[in-house]
Amino acid sequence: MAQPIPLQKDPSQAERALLGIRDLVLRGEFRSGERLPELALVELLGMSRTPIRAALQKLAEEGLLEASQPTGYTVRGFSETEIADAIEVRGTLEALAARMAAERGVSTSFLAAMSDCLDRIEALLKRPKPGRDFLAQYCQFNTQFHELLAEASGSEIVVRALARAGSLPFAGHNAFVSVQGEIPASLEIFRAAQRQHREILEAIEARSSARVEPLVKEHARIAYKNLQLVLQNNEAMKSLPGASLIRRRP
Amino acid sequence: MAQPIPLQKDPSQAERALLGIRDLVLRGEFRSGERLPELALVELLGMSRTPIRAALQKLAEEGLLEASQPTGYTVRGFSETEIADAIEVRGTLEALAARMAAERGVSTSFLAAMSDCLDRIEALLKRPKPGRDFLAQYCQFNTQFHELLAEASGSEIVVRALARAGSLPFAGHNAFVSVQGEIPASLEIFRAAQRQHREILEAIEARSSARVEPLVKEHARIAYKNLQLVLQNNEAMKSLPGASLIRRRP
DNA sequence: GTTTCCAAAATTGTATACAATTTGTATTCA
DNA sequence: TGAATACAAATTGTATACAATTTTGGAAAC
Repeated sequence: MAQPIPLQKDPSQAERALLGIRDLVLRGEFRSGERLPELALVELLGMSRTPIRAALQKLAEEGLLEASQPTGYTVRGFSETEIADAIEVRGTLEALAARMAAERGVSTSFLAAMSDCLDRIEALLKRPKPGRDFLAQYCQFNTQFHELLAEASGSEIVVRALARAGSLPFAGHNAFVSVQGEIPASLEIFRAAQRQHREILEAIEARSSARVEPLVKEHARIAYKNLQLVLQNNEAMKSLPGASLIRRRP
Repeated sequence: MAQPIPLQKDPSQAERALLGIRDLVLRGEFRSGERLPELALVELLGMSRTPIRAALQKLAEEGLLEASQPTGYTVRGFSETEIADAIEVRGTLEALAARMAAERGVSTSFLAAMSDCLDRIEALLKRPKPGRDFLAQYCQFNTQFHELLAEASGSEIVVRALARAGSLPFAGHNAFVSVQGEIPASLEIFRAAQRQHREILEAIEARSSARVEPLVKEHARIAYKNLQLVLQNNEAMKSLPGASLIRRRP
């Protein structure tokens, strides 16, 4: 009998390197523009250079690092404009995915799965006292909905393009959710996002490609609004992973 | 004094591996779905495993290869639909770039550079007898125009996203240009594309973001038409690099 | 005080040995 | 015959040694 659950084996050194370096950078252990010497990472992570080199290459593809001339990698910094652009790219591709879903049609069972996901978010938002793990659960279901939306396109190519666009720091769906606890208006933002989720799903069910596209683009703009809220809130900035990578306006 | 020309040094083993493996795959030395054992590539390319592994990782990011479970890489195959989707993704991002260029505005000198590039394409198309290097030169200037268009967005993020979308096999601007020599209607296709180039540039100059977006999307569709022409033309298929990766309809 | 040059140190590029894992194959037992 | 198992081969993961390159620091020259 095969194991249906993809139970994860112990992670390889390469995976540990990927997570470890990303964590170091997002924690601000290296400033933006600073080099990441391989030997320093060998010391910090306790493994050989080989998996570290692989991870550096991946993180550069991801956009978190930058290949620096003539050799080596540096931490990349992001201006507010660049983050906005990254959100725009992600939103554009997500709108494409939604349009394709509406045009090509999505199976009833798949639509039901998407609806289930939204039901869970609603249940979460109806709870009178949001618990400590509220944000974590919201992120989980929000991610799931957006992954389903990408899959709904029926195109592996689009799924890949979206995954890459969303892997840039601050460009993903949950980019600024982690610090919403610090921000007063956050609950209302979640509710607005959830209303949009429902409208997007309805438009796909109705095969209304013309309607779903602007809906998704507008939904992506929430991330941009959150960016601005966070930038104005010092408490939020303190607890934002990767805050040190953001170059404030001169 | 700095060297203005980025004269290329002798390529590293890693670069040779990248080009070499891509060439092997595009030449059809490995069938789609087939594994690429590292040691086989060591034999074929005459270098150690280290640069080969780096190249494999890059080619997988690029989309030409696929990480296969539980380990290793295989050659990826592409259905006609997937190629069409890849073109759609590229066109969507190119339209975004053009819209941003129109909205944010582009310097006069930059617009002049784009116009110069189009002048050269026109000169090429006016020649009574297209020479042997006609296609090569067309590709060069066509690539230049599309790179300038991406840059015109003013966004490094968008440039990167576009570069990645265009790196997928058959998704780039020049995807099927190399075999246009085999196709009768090709000269008229080039002329139509050039007319669109001009209209796109005019729309950007006029800051007409609403107009430039559909223009660019329509322009990308030329690649899709070329795909269909090539698929119907056996001679063209024979000389198309990577033809072996295309899964014909069942 | 500034510049130029060279040696030392640091860093990355490459090859290769070894370990761990997966795959293939034969052999044994029911 | 068929399934299970054990062993061998192939393949990838990781560490590390060595080579090539780049950076650094400082002494000497101007």
